[in-house]
Amino acid sequence: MARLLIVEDDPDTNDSICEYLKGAGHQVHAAFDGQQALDLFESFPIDAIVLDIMLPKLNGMEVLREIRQSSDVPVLMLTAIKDEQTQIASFDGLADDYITKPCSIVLLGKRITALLRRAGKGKDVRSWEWKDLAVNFYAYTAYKGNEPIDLPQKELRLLKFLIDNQGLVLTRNQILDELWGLESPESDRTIDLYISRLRNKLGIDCIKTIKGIGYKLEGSE
Amino acid sequence: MARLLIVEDDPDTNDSICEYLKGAGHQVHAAFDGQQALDLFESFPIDAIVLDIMLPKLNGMEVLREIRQSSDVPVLMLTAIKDEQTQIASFDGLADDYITKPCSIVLLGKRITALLRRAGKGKDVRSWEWKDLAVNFYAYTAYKGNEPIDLPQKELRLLKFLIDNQGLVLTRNQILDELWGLESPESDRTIDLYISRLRNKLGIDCIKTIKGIGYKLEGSE
DNA sequence: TCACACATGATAAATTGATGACACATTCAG
DNA sequence: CTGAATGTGTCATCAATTTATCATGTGTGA
Repeated sequence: MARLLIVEDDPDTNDSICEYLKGAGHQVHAAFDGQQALDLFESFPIDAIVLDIMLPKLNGMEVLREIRQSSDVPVLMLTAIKDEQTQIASFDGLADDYITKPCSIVLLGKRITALLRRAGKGKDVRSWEWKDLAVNFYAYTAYKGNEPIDLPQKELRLLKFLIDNQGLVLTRNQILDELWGLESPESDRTIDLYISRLRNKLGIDCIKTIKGIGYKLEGSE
Repeated sequence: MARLLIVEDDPDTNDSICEYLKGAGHQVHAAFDGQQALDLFESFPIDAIVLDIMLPKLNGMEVLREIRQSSDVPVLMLTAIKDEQTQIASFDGLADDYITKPCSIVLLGKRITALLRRAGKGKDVRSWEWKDLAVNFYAYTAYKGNEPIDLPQKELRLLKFLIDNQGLVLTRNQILDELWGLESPESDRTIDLYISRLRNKLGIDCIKTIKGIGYKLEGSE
């Protein structure tokens, strides 16, 4: 699931794109001119933009330029203009992809997915699996094989933090900040304790100690 | 600058792509069949791949699948196949982009740049590389080629320091200052020891002794 | 050519300090 | 009150680091 902004002046085209992407599980905002696109972008959190070039009020290139003043959000240009200079100008304006109409709506979806994946929007993992372990952050449940594991809040949050940063080393301080914020416990032992509890409950040794630094979750990359 | 792998069986096409990308400041490896692509990918650190589909030995889809077993490197499919199913299959196989030939070489460059920019986000800034050695301070890992090397903190920092100053001689005092600061150990032997451990673990003899002065990492001179 | 001094390499042993394990204290909800 | 979740303190263990010791190599002057 991602929050998408579709900018396209033709109502029919806009509508069918939106419907398809909603069906694919995304949350979709529709804009029909450049100014509206900027307004919507200001008002809602947006993960990626599909942007036509020929638009009323502000054209797509201007919208792109405006957005890039303040944001690195992924932008996919979708336009009837096949001219190479326009494509080059789009990429120079830091667009992420460029598709010419007419275009298969399925492929558009695939390209959006690829872009989101690369942009790291898939980073906020809602579920995670590794070997016979599975964690679901919607239901806040964890499974080892088919056995549910009982993980109290802190342990689950620690696990999620590790998963969100899998492969990267987290220092004790980072973990303290994330789980406790200001009201950190005194003792360094506390973190070791939670790590140790997680290791016991998970069974597999997927949490690695970096002595003198912190811990990291083995990447499943 | 990025390290690119171009996989394309037609020598002329391959060559002209490589030349153009070299001209754009990249470091380029060329592969002419699928197996060679995998071999090169194993042997060198690669930042992005341009991958044809119709290839001798292993076709592009198989190469993609193989690479995605172990790596999230950006992959741009470049092929004469216009068929939608193939495009969909590519994106489902976690390709990042798909271009059909013939294609403007300038646009190819632009798309590679866009992809690298997007993939570089959140990438490890604190990463040092020299030949087939790489040190990553986010993950606290070191790699020789694609093999991870287990390096404790001090050894990792020493390696980083050497890579940072490749080709320059570092005196024992400089190394002491960098790694220990004020709380330097008494014994001069300590440094020799770490150097010796690094040499063992790295395998290749890339650390040169300058008698009476210190050590240096062989430059590319 | 042959000692000799000196710098470095290699190895083992000692030391230090971080971590893992566990028992227990505290808090909080029902 | 009871039980679960969370936090603290202690101590044994183990790995990283350091020291100590001896072997090896290299250049110098007799």
